[in-house]
Amino acid sequence: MKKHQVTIIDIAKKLGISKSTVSRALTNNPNVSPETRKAVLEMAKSLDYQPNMLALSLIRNETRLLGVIIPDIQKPFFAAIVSGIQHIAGRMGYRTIIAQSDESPQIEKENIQALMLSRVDGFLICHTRDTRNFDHIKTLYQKGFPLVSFARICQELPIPKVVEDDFNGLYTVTQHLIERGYRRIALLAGPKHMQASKLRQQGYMAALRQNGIAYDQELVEHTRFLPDHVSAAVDKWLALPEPPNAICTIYDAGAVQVMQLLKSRGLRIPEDVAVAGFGNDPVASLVEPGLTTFEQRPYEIGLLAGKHMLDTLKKKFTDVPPQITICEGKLIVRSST
Amino acid sequence: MKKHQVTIIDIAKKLGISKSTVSRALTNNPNVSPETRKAVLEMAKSLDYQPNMLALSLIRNETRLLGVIIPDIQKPFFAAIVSGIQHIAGRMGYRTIIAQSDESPQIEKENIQALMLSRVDGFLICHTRDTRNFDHIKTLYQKGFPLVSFARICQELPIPKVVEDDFNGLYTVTQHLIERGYRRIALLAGPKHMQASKLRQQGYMAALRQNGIAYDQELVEHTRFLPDHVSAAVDKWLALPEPPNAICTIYDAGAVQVMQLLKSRGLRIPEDVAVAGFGNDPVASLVEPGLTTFEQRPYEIGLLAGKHMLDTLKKKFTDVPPQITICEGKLIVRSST
DNA sequence: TATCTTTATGGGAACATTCCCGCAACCGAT
DNA sequence: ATCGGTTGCGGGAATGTTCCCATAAAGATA
Repeated sequence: MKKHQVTIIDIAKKLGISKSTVSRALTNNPNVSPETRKAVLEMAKSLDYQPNMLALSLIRNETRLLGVIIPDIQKPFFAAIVSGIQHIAGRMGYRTIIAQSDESPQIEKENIQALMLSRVDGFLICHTRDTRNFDHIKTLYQKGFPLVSFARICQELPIPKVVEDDFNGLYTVTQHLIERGYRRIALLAGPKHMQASKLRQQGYMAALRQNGIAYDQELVEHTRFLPDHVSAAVDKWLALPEPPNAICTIYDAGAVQVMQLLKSRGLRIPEDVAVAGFGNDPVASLVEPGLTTFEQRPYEIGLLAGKHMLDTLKKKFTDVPPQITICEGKLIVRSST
Repeated sequence: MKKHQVTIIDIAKKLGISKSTVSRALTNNPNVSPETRKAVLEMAKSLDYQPNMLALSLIRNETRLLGVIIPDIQKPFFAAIVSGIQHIAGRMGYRTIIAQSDESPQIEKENIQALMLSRVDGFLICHTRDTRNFDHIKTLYQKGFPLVSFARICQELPIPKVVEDDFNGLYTVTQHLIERGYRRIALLAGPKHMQASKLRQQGYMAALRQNGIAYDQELVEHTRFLPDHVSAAVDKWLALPEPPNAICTIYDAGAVQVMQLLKSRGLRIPEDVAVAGFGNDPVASLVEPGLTTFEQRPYEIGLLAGKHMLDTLKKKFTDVPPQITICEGKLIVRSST
């Protein structure tokens, strides 16, 4: 049973003064006599007064709440990003409401709608793997909501974006495989329309080109990050007349699955086939052999995205053209290559 | 730049009617003529009216926001719980604000304070491993906030609690080890004051007792879930005149670390030492050999905790006898035993 | 026709807070 | 003694919404 919350009017009545004076005393307004202030503060303490932020939010039209839209909090990558966002936002007095889209563009849209009604002060958004229509984001933009796009970004709007080191990541991984002597390198990519997937593939292709290795379309397979797609790709590659002797993927979970598939067929890693991933997920160091991968630092991505949001809210960068921030990573060599 | 939000007064002015009528039309109040309702609805649509929930929250003294206090969203266990809470709460129109304590009792306290000011409708709380003083929770309870305690629970209050199958989990794991012929079984436990740790240890001891195996205090080590504590424990055990031939832990991450330590000393698992965990974390199936463990279903814990909270919120004035709900699990046998 | 009920609407209070404005009282200076 | 300025405080508006009450017109019953 929730009790009546103590208000400044209660304090005012008890002391026989007006609510204006109580408000002044509580907000450190100079126009209050020291004695009155002391009395108010003591009364507030003894009644256990808690200011009602709702009333304040209504007046200021500001909730100090941030909406964070992610596909799935159970993926370590997103959990780390959320953690970064929360830590930097919390320091500035902002709370975050997390909403999961479960990789459904429809739910993504509904969540944004709901958070808009909750009057969050801004949105930090990572789209589903299938989001192709950005009308709901454009609506937010037109309404003037501060927006930050991260990881799976919306390119169609001039808003701050924070992404992984996509191109460089797969360029470096591929370069590393080539240096280790692998020549027939397959790539497990993501959805074709996804910017991150495109860039990673471009990094892969750039490394091949630079080393005079012909691009073989048969060695590149696109997935929607689903297990079935991965095994289909591996099946296809191993059935080729000249199968790959190295497989790199644009996400670690895929690489881990590739390793399991290869092992179940009795192939040795890296002697028969080398495997490399992208992300340096916690699993990468736990599987055997350890997975060579490109480290991305999702916690830092969260920090950067949060920083952009706070800057926007402070109106620091109103006229600065919104830029794309790349969160740099580095190659982590383990025994899978 | 954020624009002026359209209000019911704007609609009223445009149509030359009162805000009361607009409100009625929008809330499906029967006392509005069909023509007026139609006009209001159309005007609302054309002006892109969004109701201001802040004003409503102020009146109803209800935000439809839930506060979730967890130690660390990056732990898969907590991420899954959060996911469960969000899914069930979202279905009932509740949003959740997640706050991480980073295992600091002080931050836990501050977060609760902050969420109280944000006027959340209730709290779902999992304490830090070091929380021993529950005064901040008692304050919430006295103020009448609906509370649910999960995983690392507060026993000092008559509130709904959801926990893992602690006793039974370690009882089953230990029983399994004994059946496989292991007799000298060590236990890596948690902080002594933690209820979950106590119960799991009791399960372990019950299984030993039932099989006529003497309890050896040297084989039980308490940790604060920190890597250093784990290696110290393993060091101590291996230095014993008669070292254990099986090690079970009350958390999977500890078991994985134990496995790594054993392997680095050239010991084979399970031939030299068997290892078992608790939790069935994602890592359990990825390490080699696969980790035998007791499955706990954190997503279900989240669902149950959320359900308790929603029930409490629905029957605002009737106290439901607070019960402790055990989320049952089952043994998962892999090759580590 | 007179009275009673229904229907559609408007006006205001309420929620908790801040902020602007006005009004005394007091002080120092002319 | 009067003037201008400060100080401390109260009253009210404003934020956006719902809900209660009043009021008018319309319809129903005697």
